[in-house]
Amino acid sequence: MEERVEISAKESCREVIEVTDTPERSKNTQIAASMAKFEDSPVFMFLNSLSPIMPVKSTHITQTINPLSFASIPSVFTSPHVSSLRESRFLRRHQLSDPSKPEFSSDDGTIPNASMENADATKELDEQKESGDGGDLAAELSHDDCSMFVVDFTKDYKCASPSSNLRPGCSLEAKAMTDYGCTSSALVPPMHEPPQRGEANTDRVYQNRKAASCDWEHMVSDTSELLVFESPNDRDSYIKSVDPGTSFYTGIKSDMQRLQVISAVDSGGNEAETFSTQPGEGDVMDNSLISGPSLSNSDEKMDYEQLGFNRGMRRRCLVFEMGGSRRKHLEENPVSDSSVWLCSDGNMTSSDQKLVPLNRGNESSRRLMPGIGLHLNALATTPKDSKIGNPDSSSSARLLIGPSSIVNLHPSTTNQGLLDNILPVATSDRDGDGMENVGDACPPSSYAANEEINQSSPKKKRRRAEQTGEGESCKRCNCKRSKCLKLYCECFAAGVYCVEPCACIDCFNKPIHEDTVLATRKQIESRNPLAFAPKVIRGSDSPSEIRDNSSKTPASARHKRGCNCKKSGCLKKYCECYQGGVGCSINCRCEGCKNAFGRKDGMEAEVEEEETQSSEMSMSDKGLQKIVIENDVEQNTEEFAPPATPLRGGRPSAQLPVSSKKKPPRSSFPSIGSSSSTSFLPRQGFGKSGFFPPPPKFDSIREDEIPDVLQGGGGSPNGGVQSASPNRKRVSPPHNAGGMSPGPRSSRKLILESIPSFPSLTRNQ
DNA sequence: GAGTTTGAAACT
DNA sequence: CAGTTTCAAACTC
Repeated sequence: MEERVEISAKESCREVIEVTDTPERSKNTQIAASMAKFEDSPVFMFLNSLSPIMPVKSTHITQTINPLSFASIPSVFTSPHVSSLRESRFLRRHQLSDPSKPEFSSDDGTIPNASMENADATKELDEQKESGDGGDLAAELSHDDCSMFVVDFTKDYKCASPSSNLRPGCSLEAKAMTDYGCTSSALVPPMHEPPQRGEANTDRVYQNRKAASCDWEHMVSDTSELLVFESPNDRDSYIKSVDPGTSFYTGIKSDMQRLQVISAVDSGGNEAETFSTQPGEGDVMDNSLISGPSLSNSDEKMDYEQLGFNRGMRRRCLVFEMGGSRRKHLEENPVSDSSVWLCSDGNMTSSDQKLVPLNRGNESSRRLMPGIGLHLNALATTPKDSKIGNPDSSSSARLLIGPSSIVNLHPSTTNQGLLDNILPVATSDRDGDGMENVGDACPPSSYAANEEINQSSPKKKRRRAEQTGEGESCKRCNCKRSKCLKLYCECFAAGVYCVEPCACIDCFNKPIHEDTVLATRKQIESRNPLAFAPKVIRGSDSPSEIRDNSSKTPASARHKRGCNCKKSGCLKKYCECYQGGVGCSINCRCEGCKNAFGRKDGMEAEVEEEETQSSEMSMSDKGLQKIVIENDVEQNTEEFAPPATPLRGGRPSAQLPVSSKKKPPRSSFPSIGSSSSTSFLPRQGFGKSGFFPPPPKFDSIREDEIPDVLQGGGGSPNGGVQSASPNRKRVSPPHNAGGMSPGPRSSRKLILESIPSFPSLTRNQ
């Protein structure tokens, strides 16, 4: 036994040493030879003394990792970031970016080849980075209860050329943040930890951390594939196991500082995000990450295309933390930052821009910004156009972290389905409206968005948007008296800042008023924790989850609170149920309900099929919410077109039986379906009658996916506290946690344990 | 595009 | 907690 161990150790040693130049390590003869040499060497002895090395399986780990096998994933997300996230819930709007214009690129403009395709390579890179950056990050993680490292497979790292920007003097941490945080976010440092480094850019570093933390979620999402390293040893072994031929391991050690990170976010062939620090630039994050435009070059463009943009994959993120940090930064440095925001079209926008752009798939930059905190509602609007069927939509995914927050997921590649299912997010809507955003939301660089301008012709803009079909994807409000700080405001309600296309007057729902917005939001949430929660919940098929009549039908999706329609017969968009594309339920107090999606009395047309998807969400007692992202292949497929809107993406509800083609006369329907292909067409019911309800406007989320908190009142009479009347606030405490029965599902689930979105519910962290 | 209707949100 | 007011979207003309 002992001998065996020794041999293993030797083997390990050999691997470490040879890793660089001899990928082939399987040969016994070589082993024997090398062993003989090393056995007596001091180095060997030293290595041998290092107990943890467990070479035995190391070599194959990489290849064999099965995402599914990580049952313990949840533990990974201990929600180190909770606090920060909490604040960041309010999202900045994303903007679409033109896929053709890469926002981020490496300095040299090169992009890893086939980055998307090669998940393994990505892994290796990640690993290497981790190992290289090592210490600090690991330590930090441990401190934060992040005991595990998560590797985002979707991301590719690229070894920077000598020209890489990282300054040698930069601390590893800073580098790590830069590298990981923004792009690939393999490691997430504690967000709450204030900058301690003496470096001039500590702030930025800190911000980067935030960003990184956000990415943390990204990582999760990305994949369906996660690697969790419990200990450094594991990582090491993993590294060793990685293809030795790559020589990364050694390369990293030797040239760690040169690493330039390129994250091919969508490793699966999805768009890749690449971003790198700019040469010689100390502040990597703000400038390089956010201002993608400067980075772009022809090469990049090509790369992006190669990476999968062509496929239409795109990702969108809400800029949250970054937004906040950025905002601060802007405030501090209005001038310098002014041009930072990128429009989807690649134009720079003034700092004042309401939205933080960066939605387009190509926009890796968004990734930089943590998507957490995006309110589901934000996604709600559906894009209209959505280039349906556009693969793009799939590329980005968002995780719901809490009732109100969402984590952006990077599509990982292979699991587009997951992404699609999970969060079709804004992507598609962006597409649709993305175009719009590009124009509207992202004014030319010279243009500074301002209210005055916005106010100029609110309706006009809106109409235009609607007519163009772009509109819904992006929330646009027309508030005149609420200052966009009340739920009356769609933007605010959706958790996004107002943008240029908004026609609001005296708007405070802008990044520059972030504090006010957050405060107001908190206030509202204090009143009604579910105020910002998705209004529509898609019922689960699981028998155990059927709670009321409405849920029994295929159209199990339902409005959380129910409507109170008196005159519209629930046949107009005045009705939130109808608007949300769901049938009325017992929760509704409507009169003369004729909801095409399903009447309160149970006459509802059966519209949806939700069987395939599954997702669960559980909350911890302390309010931590675990989000389960389910990667459901089926959804990805035709049946479920990715939700057009960002929110939608998040919400599978997109599955509403609406066909994009059958949109109501008013394009205003947000369209989930629009973005998607006809796949949304109902299989039953409407199809017969020829009536297709409009796509849901509201964000919907699968019931499973919803935090228990939200579900509490939800459509289940049985379940938690339910408000008797629509007017009642549903504040029911989480119940049933863990009670959800997943039911048979083919999909893979990721459970993200994250920050509680509702302050009131949040206790720890 | 102006005006009306509607029902959610907010307020009392 | 019911009733009322406010609000902005949805809708109509």
